[in-house]
Amino acid sequence: MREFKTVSLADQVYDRLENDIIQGVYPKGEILTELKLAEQLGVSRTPIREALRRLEQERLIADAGKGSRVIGISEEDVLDIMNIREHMEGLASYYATINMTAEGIQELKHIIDLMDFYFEKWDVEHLRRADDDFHDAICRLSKRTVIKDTLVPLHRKTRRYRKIAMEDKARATCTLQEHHEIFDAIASGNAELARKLATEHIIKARTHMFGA
Amino acid sequence: MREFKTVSLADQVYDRLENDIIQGVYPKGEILTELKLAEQLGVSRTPIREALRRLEQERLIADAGKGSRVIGISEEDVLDIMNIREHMEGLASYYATINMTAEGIQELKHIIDLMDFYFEKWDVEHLRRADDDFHDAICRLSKRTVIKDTLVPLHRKTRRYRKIAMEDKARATCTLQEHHEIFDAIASGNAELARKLATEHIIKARTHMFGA
DNA sequence: GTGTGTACAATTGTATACATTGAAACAGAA
DNA sequence: TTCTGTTTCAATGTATACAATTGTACACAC
Repeated sequence: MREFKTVSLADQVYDRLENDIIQGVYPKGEILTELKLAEQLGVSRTPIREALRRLEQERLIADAGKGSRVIGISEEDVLDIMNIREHMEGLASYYATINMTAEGIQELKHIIDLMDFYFEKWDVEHLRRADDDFHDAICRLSKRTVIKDTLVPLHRKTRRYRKIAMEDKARATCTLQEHHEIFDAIASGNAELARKLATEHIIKARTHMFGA
Repeated sequence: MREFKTVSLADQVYDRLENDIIQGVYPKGEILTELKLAEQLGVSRTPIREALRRLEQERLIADAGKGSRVIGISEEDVLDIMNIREHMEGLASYYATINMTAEGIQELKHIIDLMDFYFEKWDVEHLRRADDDFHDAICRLSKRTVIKDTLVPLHRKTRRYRKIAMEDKARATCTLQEHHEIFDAIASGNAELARKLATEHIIKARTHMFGA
């Protein structure tokens, strides 16, 4: 029998608001009030407040005295995130290689195969999700919690922009190629090569987005 | 007349718990329950819950089904944080130089003078705080919100370990010297040099903590 | 002794009531 | 008009009541 895990309303509200802010549903500067959100989402203020406090903690909104001001993600933020990722994805890949297991290799291989599949079908939304999965999996398999907990939120925050980048078929082709190379380095245990390739992968992605 | 800013109980609870967890007051693995905390701190569960959700968001605690499990900061975490800072402090110093103002230079100069003062008096606790202030100020003056919002929490999380490092007078001497050099590079507008010196500063600090 | 079911206690999740604050609207005097 | 003081209302901050869940201890049958 399947177990049904009930997700708390507070978590549902958080997920929904985080995604809406990242996707630009709420324009930057908009004021969100607890009461309006509670009415819109059909829950009481308590779960709304907890979601807002978490969003405040990751700086997607800011306290505005009366209500919460939407901050969102600017293009400058995306550039900074790519600069941060340039080094951190290398670190993650390095540790992922060192701490890799057979199951981990299988998991990464499966994600790469999925990316090839969605590329064939040219399904950009699923490609973007698999790209998330690939990088998130490397973070997780690095077994370094600080690295994972710093990088994964940055992946989420660039979701929208990375999808736009993925729509360029030439860049998507390179992305897949680079993922294959990173995977090979990790699977063969070459941690330094994995670090180098992951770093170069982010530099290329950043250059594609913003120029050299 | 002085204005009294009333800080919400939720914020006070958050500040206190965050500090206690970072300082190791609660041993890793300890279970915190809302009711006990509410009784200990003399407030209702509402502000406690909001503080716990924020601590969960920055991975200082984790949901344990019944109660919240303290995660805290391990030595491995500190190493990872120093590796992350190695590149990010360089980025912050680079942008701080580019976006520097006369007031910003004065502020940094004042912090450096304070550090010299506390070094003379050999007041390690204030030295550590001024070290925080110096690096936090550079993050803020970089005008790059993602960089600031990523780095500042990492400074807080390594508070305890950086104080221990600062107790070594030889290392403290080097720290002050390196801060002076970083300041000079920033004040003279040499962004690339500031980046390089900041990176080297963190590498030296990491080497002092963990060896080469 | 082992297993099972039930009652109870502890804990979190959610809603709501009440207090407090702060800003905008407004009225009246200079 | 413009300034000032007051009123009012909307929003948040906090406490508390209640529901739902989960784990534990105990009683009882076998």
